[in-house]
Amino acid sequence: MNLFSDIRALVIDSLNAMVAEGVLPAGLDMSAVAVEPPRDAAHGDMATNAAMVLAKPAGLSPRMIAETLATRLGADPRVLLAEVAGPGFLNLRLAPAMWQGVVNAALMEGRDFGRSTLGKGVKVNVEFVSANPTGPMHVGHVRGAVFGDALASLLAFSGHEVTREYYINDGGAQVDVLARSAFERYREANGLSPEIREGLYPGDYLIPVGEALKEKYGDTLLDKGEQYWLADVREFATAEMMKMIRGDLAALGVTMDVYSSEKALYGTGKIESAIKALRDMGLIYEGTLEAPKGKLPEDWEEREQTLFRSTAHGDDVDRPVMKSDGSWTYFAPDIAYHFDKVQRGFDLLIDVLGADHGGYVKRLKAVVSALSGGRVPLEVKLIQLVKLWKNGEPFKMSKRAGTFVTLRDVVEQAGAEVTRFVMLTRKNDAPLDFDFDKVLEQSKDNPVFYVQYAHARVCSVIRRAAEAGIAADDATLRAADLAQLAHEAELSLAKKIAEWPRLVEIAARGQEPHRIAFYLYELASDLHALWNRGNDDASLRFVQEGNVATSQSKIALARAAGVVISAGLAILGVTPAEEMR
RNA sequence: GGCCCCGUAGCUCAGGGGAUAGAGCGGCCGCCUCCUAAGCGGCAGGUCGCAGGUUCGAAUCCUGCCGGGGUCACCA
Repeated sequence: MNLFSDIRALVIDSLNAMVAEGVLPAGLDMSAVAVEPPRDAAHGDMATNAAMVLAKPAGLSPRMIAETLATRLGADPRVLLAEVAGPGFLNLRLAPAMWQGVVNAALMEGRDFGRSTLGKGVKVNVEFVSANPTGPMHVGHVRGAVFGDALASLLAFSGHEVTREYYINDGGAQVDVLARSAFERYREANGLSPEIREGLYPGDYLIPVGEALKEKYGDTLLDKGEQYWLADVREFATAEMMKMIRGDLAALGVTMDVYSSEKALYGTGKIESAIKALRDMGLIYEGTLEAPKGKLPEDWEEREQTLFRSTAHGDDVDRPVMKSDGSWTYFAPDIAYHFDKVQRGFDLLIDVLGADHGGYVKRLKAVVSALSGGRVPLEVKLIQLVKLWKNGEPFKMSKRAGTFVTLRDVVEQAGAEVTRFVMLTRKNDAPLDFDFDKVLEQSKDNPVFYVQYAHARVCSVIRRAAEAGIAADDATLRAADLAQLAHEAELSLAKKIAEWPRLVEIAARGQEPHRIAFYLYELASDLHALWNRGNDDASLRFVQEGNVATSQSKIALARAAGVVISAGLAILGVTPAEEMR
């Protein structure tokens, strides 16, 4: 149930009736007609811009349209009052029964309240994390992982068919480095001293890999040349790293549906056929690129390369797909990978990338545009950096100094759920401060705590009711008589609850899971406010000793708020708290 | 130099065509014989970076500047 879309439908019906009556001309475009909560509650419950939007195309004064519309809307039993205001706004005040209905709907639909069919029939692929399989995940990956996962949940909640996907970069030189690093640990496991040369991965996490290699190969590789063992060790170590990464993701509460391998694109003709598809469109050619303006790379030299004409699809310059030695650039398998995603029938591709990949966006969009014939949009969500704080100071990370923070460190110190919520309290393209002290603080400075506290209070009310002998299970609350839920303070909370389905749609359309977090904070704030009103005015307490029916209507309201908090937290991947400790 | 992102209260940030621009923190003043004060209410604080343009209406869209960050061909 979405009260805003219901009322918008009523407005559109009324406008159509006015067209039928000849008050408005036929053929008006009504797509810009909106029904929204006004900024100022004094203006009513909902406002529509219909008169102002239609005035010009209809050739009528906004005032005249608004007044005729107001008369019509005012006749509907759902509308208490419709009045024209300002330049032609139409402010609506709805009957209390509408808000009571929202409370009941939240209880009836439970965690499905707010679920929509917005994305019905739309297959979406969300590719995120895609960390190189060369070591454990670090903080830099965490935000992208949390964002991608929450976005996927949000889209699923709005009716999309969602696939969560991880692209394993196991095809480049970095996995050779991994193999060599693991080999040194293998030598170490065999009692030799490892030579972790400059450029190899020094991390301890490869020690067990070295031991596992010894387990598998004994000492048989020790005297062999690299060409003998590299491929096997690479495959073994990569698999071990992916095991570790899956474990890291699981610790964060993230589960992928599909893992795709870059390496699997090589030697299978996939890259060649993707490039051929582009070549057939005349988008591949041999040529030289102009030197970039401004600071030149020191070793710049003009050379002929195989290029993708990405400028034909909105890019600034064409991009090389093949190195001068004839091997593919990183871009080539990426072309094949995105081609593969298009061929798997997705209607929308989303890539979640670090902000440092900003320069890569246009060429990816160009590829997808070309290879899907413009059918499949690619959205790239760039994730800005996370700045860590500890003891009031920025926490510097350095791989060399060994002070880089792993995902496990963060999860162990802050907890997976707190981490998830805090990472989602900022939009993806804004930098985020993550303060280890703050996120664990139990106060309203800490949004996770604040929202959890609100939910715990709802649970507390229900426990209290039980102690007072008042039935307050969901089945009872669904049948509660909500007619007495009429106080302005109570309806105000119900109105916030009514916004939830609309908010979910807006968040899903904009692919902005942070809106969920902000909404939950506001909802929690409204609940805390009502709770405190109970301090001054005993009649506003949820539990009214000795008055079962009244208590149940008030508890139903609280429970409805709790249900929405649960639903919202579920999208963010956070479990609601039953009580605070 | 090109491209991308950002610029809103002292600080950290929401809002991204609609009415008098919001929240938290910080500052000041209040609220517990009462469901968790881990909370709530109020006050103070703004030329929404600047200048044009589009529009009935611009913090929001467009253009150009200014400031900050990112990124820029045989790395992935």
